[in-house]
Amino acid sequence: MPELPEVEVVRRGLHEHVAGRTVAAVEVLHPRAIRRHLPGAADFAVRLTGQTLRAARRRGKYLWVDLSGGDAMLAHLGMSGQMLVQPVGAPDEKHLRVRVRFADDGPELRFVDQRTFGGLALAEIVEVDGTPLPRPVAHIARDPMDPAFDADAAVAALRRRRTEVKRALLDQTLVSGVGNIYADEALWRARLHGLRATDKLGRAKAAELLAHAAQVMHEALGEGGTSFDALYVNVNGQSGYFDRSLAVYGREDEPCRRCGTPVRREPFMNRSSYSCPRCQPRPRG
DNA sequence: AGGCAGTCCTGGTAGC
DNA sequence: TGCTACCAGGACTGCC
Repeated sequence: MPELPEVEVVRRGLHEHVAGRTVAAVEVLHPRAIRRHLPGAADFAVRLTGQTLRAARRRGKYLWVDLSGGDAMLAHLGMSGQMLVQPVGAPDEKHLRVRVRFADDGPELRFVDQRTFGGLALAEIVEVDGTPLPRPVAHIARDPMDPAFDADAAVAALRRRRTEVKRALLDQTLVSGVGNIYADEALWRARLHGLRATDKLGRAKAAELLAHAAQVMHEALGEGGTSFDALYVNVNGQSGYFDRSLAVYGREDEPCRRCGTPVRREPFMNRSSYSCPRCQPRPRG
């Protein structure tokens, strides 16, 4: 499941392989993949054609490519989305949703997505807090890797919430980029149970938690950034090149790496949370 | 207005 | 073997 580090790997790959190239043709093979582009698939294709792609950018789990015309091509990978750069004529992937061909007849850009939670759209750029953002991203908070990320402000925002700490970590309007995997990893490092109340969390503990979230994502990026083929811009939840370093996520009944207690799995928001019963005691009540 | 349940989607797997 | 049920989960929608 692509979270911030995986999306950053894709951003770097896009920047390297498509920046500076001009779009010659766009083919939308599945309408759901451009459902966030309200004017529809035909409009998406027409407006993207002829544009030159500029810098690839990211905030949290959203990424986009600036267009010569001033707008941006926005992408969210959802759960299973991939951006592939493939030679023209390479066989279509089973879940190929959008194909972008370039005027230089070089490798084409493909958006492939099995579960179609992700998608592409064209969006207007607006300025938020001094930073240009595609309009659909305007409400997304800065992520911990943003040079302008304000840790003190994020801690304050987190503690203002009246909810459970894991819910808050996953709230992209507080801090962006953290998904279920890195939330569980950060909570384990901070020795906090995800059901702890945010408004009863001390300032120092909240700051520690956010620092752990930033650190675990940074480490994952260090692993993922070196493991993808230069000609194959790819992030794939199933490939799991970050799995080796996970302490709790997906490790039910396996020993906690700190104390050896079997890791537990608990239902959480129609999915799962993983934690150590000893290091992360469940709050009372 | 903030919090939160419900919804979208498909491949893999467990269970019968 | 072949069916059904369930699980993965990010982010938006709409309700309270």
